[in-house]
Amino acid sequence: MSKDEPSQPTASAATDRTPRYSPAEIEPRWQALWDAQADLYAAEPPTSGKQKYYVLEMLPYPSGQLHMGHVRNYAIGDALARHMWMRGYNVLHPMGWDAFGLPAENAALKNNTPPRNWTLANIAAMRGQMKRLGLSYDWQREVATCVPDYYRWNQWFFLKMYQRGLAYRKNSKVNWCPQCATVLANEQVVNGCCWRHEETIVEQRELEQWFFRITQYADELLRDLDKLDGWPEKVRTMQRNWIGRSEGATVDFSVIPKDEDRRGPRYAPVQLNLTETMLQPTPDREKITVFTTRIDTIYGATSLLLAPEHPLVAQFSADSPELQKKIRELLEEQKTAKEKGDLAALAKEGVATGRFAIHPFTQEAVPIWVANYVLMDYGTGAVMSVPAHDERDFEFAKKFGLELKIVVLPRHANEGENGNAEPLLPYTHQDSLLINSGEFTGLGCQEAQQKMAAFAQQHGFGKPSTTYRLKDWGVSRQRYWGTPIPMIHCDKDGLVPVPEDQLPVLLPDSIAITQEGGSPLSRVPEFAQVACPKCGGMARRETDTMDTFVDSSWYFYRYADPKNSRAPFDADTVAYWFPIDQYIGGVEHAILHLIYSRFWTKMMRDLGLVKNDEPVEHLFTQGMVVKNGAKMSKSKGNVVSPDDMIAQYGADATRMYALFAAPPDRDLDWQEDGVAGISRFLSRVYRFAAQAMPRVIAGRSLSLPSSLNPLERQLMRKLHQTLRRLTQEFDGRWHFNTCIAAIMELVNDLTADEKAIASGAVEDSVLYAIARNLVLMLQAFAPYLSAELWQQMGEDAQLLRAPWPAYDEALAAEHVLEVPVQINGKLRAVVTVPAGSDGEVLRATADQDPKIQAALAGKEIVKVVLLPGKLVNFVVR
RNA sequence: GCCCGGAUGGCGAAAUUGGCAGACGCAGCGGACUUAAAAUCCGCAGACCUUAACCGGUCGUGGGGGUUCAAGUCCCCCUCCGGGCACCA
Repeated sequence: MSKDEPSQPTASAATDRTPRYSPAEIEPRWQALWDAQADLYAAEPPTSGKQKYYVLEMLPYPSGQLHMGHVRNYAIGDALARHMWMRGYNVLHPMGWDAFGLPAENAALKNNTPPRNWTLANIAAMRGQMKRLGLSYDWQREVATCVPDYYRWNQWFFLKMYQRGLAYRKNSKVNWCPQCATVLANEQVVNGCCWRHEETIVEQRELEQWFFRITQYADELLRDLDKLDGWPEKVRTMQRNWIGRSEGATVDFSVIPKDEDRRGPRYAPVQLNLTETMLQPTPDREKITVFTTRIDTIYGATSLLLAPEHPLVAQFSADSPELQKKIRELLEEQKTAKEKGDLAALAKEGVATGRFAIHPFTQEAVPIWVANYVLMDYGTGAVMSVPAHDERDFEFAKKFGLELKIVVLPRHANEGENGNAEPLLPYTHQDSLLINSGEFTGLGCQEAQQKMAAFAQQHGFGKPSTTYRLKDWGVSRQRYWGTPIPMIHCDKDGLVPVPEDQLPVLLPDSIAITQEGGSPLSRVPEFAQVACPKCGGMARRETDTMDTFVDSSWYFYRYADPKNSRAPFDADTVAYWFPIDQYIGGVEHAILHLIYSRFWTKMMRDLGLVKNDEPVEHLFTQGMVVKNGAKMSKSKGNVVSPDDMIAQYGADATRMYALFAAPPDRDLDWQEDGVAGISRFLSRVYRFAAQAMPRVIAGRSLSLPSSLNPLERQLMRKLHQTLRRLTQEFDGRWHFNTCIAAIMELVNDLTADEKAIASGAVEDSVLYAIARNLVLMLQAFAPYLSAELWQQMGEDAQLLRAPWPAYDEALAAEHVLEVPVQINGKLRAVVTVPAGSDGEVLRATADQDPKIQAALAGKEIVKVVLLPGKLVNFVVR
């Protein structure tokens, strides 16, 4: 790193007359003072009667090191918290640690340290970094998810959910990361690879797993997105896609038993002589249920397609090794494509089973195929193929020469009245009319969908149905460093929940972390062997631990009442603080963390614990911090360490740069020269303040003069314009970069007139007003320097709770305006008029301008656009 | 393929309601201070044309079209970059 960087005060600086800005001296001094005041940033109790404001930044994983993304995240939250304090709110601004999880075990393997020690040491280190940054957290509310005081409530919630059937166990195919040697949730699989190991392909394994029934809330999670108008539309859309609700219908097709099979030409549907009994699906007749969103196209269904894993496939292929082989190939193709994440690119393949099913609307026989593009884990694992009206089916049918039946026509088919004009296939639009569809012919698609689903329901072979992409939340992890699932397996009594009064189920401390697969806890007999709470007999403890997303789904409730030993939190206290007014974090949590948190809140509401339907009122997703256009990463070697920045330029400059370099919602390119620039700015502020300080102090006890001289007026105007800018930005779009630029402009104005100010051209009282407000504005961005100057000014009230000054619109207003004068929309002159001048004055002033007179000479004025205070535009010929 | 962002000087950006494009900062250049350098302070600074210089002019917000007295901003089409989703039936 740069050893001989500027801005560190040197010994020679001491000889200068004006003191130098030295964050290395100021910041630790204030840090020590703040640290000694435990309740400096403490929220007041709900009884304070004040309006509450809950500002929250996403809790970090205690990796041991803050990165710049954290610094940015916390600088945003801290600026907001400090501002809201000054606005008089009762602010809750807590911080904690997402302290369970795999890295602790990996570190244990590598360094031979217990995960607990490693984690706690990391927390201590990062807490120190946060304190050095001067962040205004209420540390008395600090929560670490790995302590029994916290995770016991995970277990408590688990039991409540188990009682209500929201936590259940099922045998399921799971995503298995061979690197992690554990199960991943669907959400943790990215392009077929582990979200932590981007190179590691996730395998499918069959395991008994615990699940949370989040799908029970799928509809509400979707519906309530509409209420979250304080959330970015982008996040809401991502969640909508993730939930993936589709409305449609299920339809049952009866499989024609092998012995009744009467084939027509191989791929053409054949009209069968069907008896009444054959039409009715009966228990002894196999059914294939398909899910479709386009039941209106069902008359165009010319085959059924099964997923390779569909249960009936094995039966259909039982006596044909050749068929079995082909189906295995299809399955293999699908699996590989899935693992690679490019399912969409997979070439369509399939094979006819040789069996047929009865189309419930036409009573025709349709062939049953197995296709590699039909997925077992969506819908019913079987689809009806409508080649004329579905892209994929069209491609498939073309490839295998399957029949194609047009049953939907564009509403305005160009030629031929009775629908002779053939649409371009596949025709998938829904603003269309049905043909060749029996009694439904002539209906519009939408109407047909209703009627045909109802028809299917009346006749007992189908019903309207809704399917979701969202799956239940698999929470089992075969890892050590997590919340033990509080269940016991007894040979006699089956699954037995750990009685509530025996919580927490403590994670054993002494455990050898090895690379062996399977759950580490199962190798700790003291833990795994337990008496059955029901029969007292020998039983086995559940050795899976919970996904860490459980921890982060409700931690923000615990902040409201962090020491409660009788309940996860007090309901009334939570009712006061919730919902969170502002949540700030990276967009990478738009789906996982935020959808689980929403689910958890709804679940707790149904348990009667909270009253709010949603945890977060306003969500803000900040942009990434990049360096040279690339995401910071060790492999790219472009990581900038916050510690280095603080050592080099101070915490104030570091965090202020993080807010200055770009608006918070955009990506930010970290440029160290920029931090140096902020540091220079802070030096200028400090130097100006030091020079002005005696007069600022003198001005404290004086009242403002009844009339201001021109310089005073000019400076006060700038001050109030700056106050206005900050007030509006904090209320609205949070473009702190322009706030800081505005403060810089104010300071530039002050230093430009420094000599005049020093020689008394500005009254002490005015100077005091400006200096005081400057410090108030700076506080949200540079708390250390602000505290220092505040103290030097002799203020004894607490800076954090000093009231935010209301800007004075009259003082902020310019009394002389510069108005552009255009000719045919091109700038030709700028004229100066008194504020409030009407159009006539403006016109007259413009007419008198020599440049304008010259430009207008000999031209015919067609029109004059006169906007008082804004613009003159002569339209000429 | 679908959805959502974004594109403005050498660089990060600003322009909040359609009204002076480039505030503020970085880097750069010139000057002051200094024996010198650093630091600091003052000044210049979109591109091009014209001029000895001033003055002046033209172009300019990814590209093309449109609306308007007036477009970075509104409308239509396109390109590129980033992110999300993706045989979801």
